[in-house]
Amino acid sequence: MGRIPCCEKDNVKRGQWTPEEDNKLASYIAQHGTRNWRLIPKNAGLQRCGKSCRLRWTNYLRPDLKHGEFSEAEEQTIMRLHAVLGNRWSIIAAQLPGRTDNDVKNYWNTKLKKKLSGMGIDPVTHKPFSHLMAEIATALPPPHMAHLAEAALGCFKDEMLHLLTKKRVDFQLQRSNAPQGTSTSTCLTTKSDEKEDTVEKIRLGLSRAILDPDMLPPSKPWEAMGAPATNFIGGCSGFPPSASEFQYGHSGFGNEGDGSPWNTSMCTGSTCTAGDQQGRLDGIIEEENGEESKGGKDLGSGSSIFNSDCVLWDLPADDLMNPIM
DNA sequence: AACATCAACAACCGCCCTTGT
DNA sequence: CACAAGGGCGGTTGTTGATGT
Repeated sequence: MGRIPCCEKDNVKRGQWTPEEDNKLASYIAQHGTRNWRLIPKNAGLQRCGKSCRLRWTNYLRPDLKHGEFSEAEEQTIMRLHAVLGNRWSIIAAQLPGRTDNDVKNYWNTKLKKKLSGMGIDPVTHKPFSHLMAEIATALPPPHMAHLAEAALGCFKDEMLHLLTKKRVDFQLQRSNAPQGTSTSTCLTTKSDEKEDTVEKIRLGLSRAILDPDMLPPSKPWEAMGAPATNFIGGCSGFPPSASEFQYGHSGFGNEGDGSPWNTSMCTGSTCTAGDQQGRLDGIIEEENGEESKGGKDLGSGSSIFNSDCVLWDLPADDLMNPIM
């Protein structure tokens, strides 16, 4: 037995709300409250689904909502909490007075994700791309590694493509450096060709990273790191750092004692306080960081792929690190 | 000027959890 | 305890205005 729909789909209006509808809904709710969403459209004289009314109210009409730009502080909070919580938008939004989960989600998808990618950070794991690649490169023996790398590449290909195409980098594929058997298509004529070629170059860079032992960390510092959410939230000296705070210096990522945001000291869950408004967040964050703290080895020393001496994908590391926006 | 592409955001969909009976 | 209904949530899609070619 299936659930009955929340409303008759045939008789309800969909799409953008008109000011008249907004007025009807707002004034009805002002008088009667939000007790039964199924009855509200009927009683308010709206040809809308109750659920649609609820969303309109909670995401737009509620008087306590903010509608303007997100502030720097709000942005920081979102990034910091997302590193710990992932896509739990409602919990993140609860820490931002006047913002809805939909607001936060949209802001994340349209701005923050790209911003992080532009900084060379995977927005899903909040790890630098270099770490992900280094992990891939050393995780398995070569035959398997190549396949895994291919698969993993797909996960952040879009972000990298965005980054690379925005930069309009003139990729000069260096045949001499290309591993044998790697495609070396060169002429970029159409946009789709260009995109394909960019993918190819990312693939090539990845292969290079795998094949060149000098590019790889001496050991597997991430071994024993459990959950994928190995992030650098823990340090709490204010993660994530603002663009200006990011110090992707010439020593490369996370050399011990440097200012990199993902060195050991910042990955310890024990001292983590995600801001002042903790409440229920404390438990969640502790939960999320617990495993990390146990295996909190230094990621930092693990990545030489992106340091300035290394030119991956024919791009200087500094270029990749500079935020686009 | 016309068209294509991108970015932002509102709205919808379907799943799942909670609550009331 | 079982079930129906309400509501919350995250993912996805559609629309629209801005920008680029």
